[in-house]
Amino acid sequence: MPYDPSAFPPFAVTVDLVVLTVRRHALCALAVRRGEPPFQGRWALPGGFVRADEDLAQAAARELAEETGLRAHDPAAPAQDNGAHLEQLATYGDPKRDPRMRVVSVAHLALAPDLPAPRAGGDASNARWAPVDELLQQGGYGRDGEPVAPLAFDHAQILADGVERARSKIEYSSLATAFCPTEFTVGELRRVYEAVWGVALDPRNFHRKVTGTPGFLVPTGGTTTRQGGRPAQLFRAGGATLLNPPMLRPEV
Amino acid sequence: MPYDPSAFPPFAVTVDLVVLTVRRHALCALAVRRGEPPFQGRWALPGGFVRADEDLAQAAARELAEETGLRAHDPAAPAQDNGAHLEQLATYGDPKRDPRMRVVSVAHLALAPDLPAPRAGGDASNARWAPVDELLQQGGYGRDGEPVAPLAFDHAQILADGVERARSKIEYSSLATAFCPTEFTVGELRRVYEAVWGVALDPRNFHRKVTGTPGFLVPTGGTTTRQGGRPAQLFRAGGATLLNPPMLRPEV
DNA sequence: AGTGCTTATCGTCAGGCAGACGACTATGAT
DNA sequence: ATCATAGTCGTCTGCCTGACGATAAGCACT
Repeated sequence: MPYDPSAFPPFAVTVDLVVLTVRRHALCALAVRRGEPPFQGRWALPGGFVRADEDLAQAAARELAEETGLRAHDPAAPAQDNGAHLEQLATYGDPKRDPRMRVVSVAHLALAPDLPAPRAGGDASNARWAPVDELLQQGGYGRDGEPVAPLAFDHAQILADGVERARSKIEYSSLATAFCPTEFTVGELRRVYEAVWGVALDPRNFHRKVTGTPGFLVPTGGTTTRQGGRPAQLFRAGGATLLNPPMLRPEV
Repeated sequence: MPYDPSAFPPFAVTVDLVVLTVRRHALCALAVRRGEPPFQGRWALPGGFVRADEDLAQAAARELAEETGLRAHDPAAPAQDNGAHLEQLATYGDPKRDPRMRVVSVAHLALAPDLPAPRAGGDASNARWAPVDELLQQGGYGRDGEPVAPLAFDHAQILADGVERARSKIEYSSLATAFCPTEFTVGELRRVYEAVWGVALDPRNFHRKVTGTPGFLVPTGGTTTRQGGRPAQLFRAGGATLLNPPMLRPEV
């Protein structure tokens, strides 16, 4: 059949971001409050339209920078540049997911170290880091006792998918270091795993495992006592991206 | 800012399919010959526009049925219904990936047992199963000595991503059974792993591993000699989807 | 200075699993 | 009958993990 521009329906394409970080021993996601209908006043994932001349990854990186100020870590870049990890997550295109029109959203997953307070267009009250447990619980009450409204659109599903991706990916990759500052201790890395998985890990076995995996951690020579207790060695992320054998998430 | 329908550029949204199967000990993908420009006469992945009222998964299932006659396996369905496995792979949206217009393609991955010859609109010469090695080699020569033109658009990248997804996913899931008929032997399943990974596996250790993993295989009671040699027990895929501990892909 | 608390780090031991590989079994082909 | 082919069961060894004891080195008290 010949090419016919009227043969396909027009879509709007957006990128939505699941930006995760670890704060106060809890896995948190960036949420923004919607200023207009639909879902006005509800919390949602940050995102926006893909521009006419933009690649999907570029659009996601632009949105990430606008919301958090983070540069995206170029996946091809070999060295640690302290940018956030950014990868495509999945695409959501239910015809009814946006009541206004047909929107296909390409969700991306970003992992970032603990950041200062977020800013969404300079208005702090419209953006916050919220524990993912709180964002995902349906019809419950938050820690402040206020009722929790579910996220706008299908963003609860997107967030759940992003969290699951992060939980599984730190098993077999060095991605957990994306939650840490440039230099970090073994204990800090362990607390990342504990927060993301929601479990307690044995400090001794964890130490043996991560220091024994070639290319995972590179000692910087320095030490720190910022966690209290005995001074701990500082490490930087090594070049390895795949962990073989993987970290094992405890059963049940 | 208020809602402005003119604030976003229109996109065309397509689904492209990476349909994999194992034929004659080789991992093969379904390719169709393009009948019109651009890339007229070149091989490409099957795919098409998403319709106005269709979900992405529905569109992918429809395209799969049109090209192969296969029903998609509902991911929520508990029992084996002999449908093909279908899952979303990734989304490709480079502004220049289609010279005609701005197209975002949501690629899907389908895994199917060995099928009779494909049919694309009834014309067999326009669709074929080709070994993925052949489709992915650049500027070489196929097994018949003819020069191999690379796949149309960015389909080589999409195919490579799909193959990599399949290779890694059969490690930690029971997905390799999707390449097998309803009833199959341990040796047939092993040949699937060998074809997808391109390695030789020890039959004895493989047998111990798959029969020892709870929920992976369910014996049907029957036996077959269709592979020659001693009769082999027939199995059906068990309910387990995640293998823990995983199958290990041999190093190097 | 000493005591106690905290975190980091090293070591030991037993159990489980994977790779290497020997041995035996049950068919069809010659 | 003999051979070739594939399937199935065992054994052994080394590695990794989970459980957990023991020691080290800071800080905050008194």
